[in-house]
Amino acid sequence: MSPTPVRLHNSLSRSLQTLEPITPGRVTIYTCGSTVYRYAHIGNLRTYLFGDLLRRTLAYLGYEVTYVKNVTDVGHMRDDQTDGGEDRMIVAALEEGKTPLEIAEFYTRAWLEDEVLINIVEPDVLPKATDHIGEMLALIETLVDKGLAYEVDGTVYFDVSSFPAYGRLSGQRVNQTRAGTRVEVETDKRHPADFALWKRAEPGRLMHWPSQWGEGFPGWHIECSAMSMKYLGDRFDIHTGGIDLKFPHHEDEIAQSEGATGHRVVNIWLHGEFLTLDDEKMAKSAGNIIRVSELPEKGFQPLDFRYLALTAHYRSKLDFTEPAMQAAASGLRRLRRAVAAGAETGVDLTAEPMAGYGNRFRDAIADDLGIPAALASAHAVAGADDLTPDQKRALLLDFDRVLGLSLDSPAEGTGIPLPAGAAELLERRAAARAAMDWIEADRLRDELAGLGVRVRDTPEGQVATRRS
RNA sequence: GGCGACGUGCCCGAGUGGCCAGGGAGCGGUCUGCAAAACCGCGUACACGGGUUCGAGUCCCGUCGUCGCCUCCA
Repeated sequence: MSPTPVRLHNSLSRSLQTLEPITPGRVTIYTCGSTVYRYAHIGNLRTYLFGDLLRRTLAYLGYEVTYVKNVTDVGHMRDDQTDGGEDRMIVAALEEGKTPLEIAEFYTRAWLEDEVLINIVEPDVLPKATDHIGEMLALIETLVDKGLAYEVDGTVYFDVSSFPAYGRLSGQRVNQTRAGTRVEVETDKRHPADFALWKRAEPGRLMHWPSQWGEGFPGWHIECSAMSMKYLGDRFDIHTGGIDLKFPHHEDEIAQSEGATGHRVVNIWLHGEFLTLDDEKMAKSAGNIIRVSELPEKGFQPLDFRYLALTAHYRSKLDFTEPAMQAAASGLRRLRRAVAAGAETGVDLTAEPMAGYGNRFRDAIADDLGIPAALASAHAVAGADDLTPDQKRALLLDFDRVLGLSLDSPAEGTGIPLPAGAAELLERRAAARAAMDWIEADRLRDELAGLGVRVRDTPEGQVATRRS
């Protein structure tokens, strides 16, 4: 069966277009990953969630997906400085004698652990920048040979004027931007918009590598050109990243890759919008970051956050608030209850009325990743009056291949042990209920509530769940 | 200064000219010892001002407001 056609919003053309894979039936995707010298926060994670939803959607629709997500582990620390607001933890680690690579490994692990908590499927390839210095140097050499880059005193710059298409992605015109408003202009450049492919390592620089231009380290953008083409070839289907990477990062990446190959490399560029907190971008510098691992202490499960992210389209900003998270947690619980109410049976999803619901879901995700609409279709299933509980379960678990909400896990209180003493109170309450001593039963329920345990009475008896 | 996005009901958020999100919260009801859950029902929107059209939340112009990028930010 051939894959379902998908429409996506290409940042390059600023319009929806139908995905036409370079190799029919196969899709190659590259996502700009995290910088691993600090913890990833839920704003960062929203973007990786978007990439996860993209690859899950394409796989669901019948494509064979190759997904590459890189790790930016080229650090720019020096052993004699802490300027520029370097993370205190970085400074402390350096003082302890840790190497930049060890620090990067620590934060890489933390990032990937957070991704696991929100059911992000690991990529097929997770390349690290520091493992690809050779590929970067080869690419830079090609650019120099082609006359698209020039070297000044150990630093190599890309010559923007040699690449007419520069600015096509971002709409920026080179002579209108405010280069050097904050950072002092590097006067070696021929043009302020020229950007570094390779930088000379000054004394004190901790990470540096030998090159034909002397000891140095790569510019930020070249790593993605080198790694994406190494693993996906010099023509691949989709490149994703956060909206903030559009300029200059992706603009520069296009200039490098297309300059070196002489042809288009990426067919579709996809950019995800920000997660905000009080309508402000979540960023370390703004001091408003939240990590996935901090959600439980706020009374939420990590997957509540995944649900929240699914309620907004990837090209829309999403504001993270307490009430929004409460709503997300409630919505997720509703879907899980619907799944739990059904049993595992051989439901034929291609038969009506299941196929109708399946088509609605499929149409939603195939239309520029309409996950919010797809989520609505999941709720339509949960509340449908023409489906049996078993059919609902089968449909929702099928949808969950894309949604990734672990809908088959217990509806609440997931694996959280009950506090000490709760078991005894529950036993006493069961006895009170058997004796129809309602006053004592209600008193014990209040007492349990004081311990953070909620009790529900069902035909099968009491069900205790942990929730504040 | 340049580039870009956005303003939808109590909240979050879909909306691709005519019909429609969805979730949460609230209110009323059914059911259950009570509560919870589930189910049924109810309400409140398209920032503002013009325009195009038989018809505008959706298209065009303007105003106001918010946010992002131009800083090795997702």
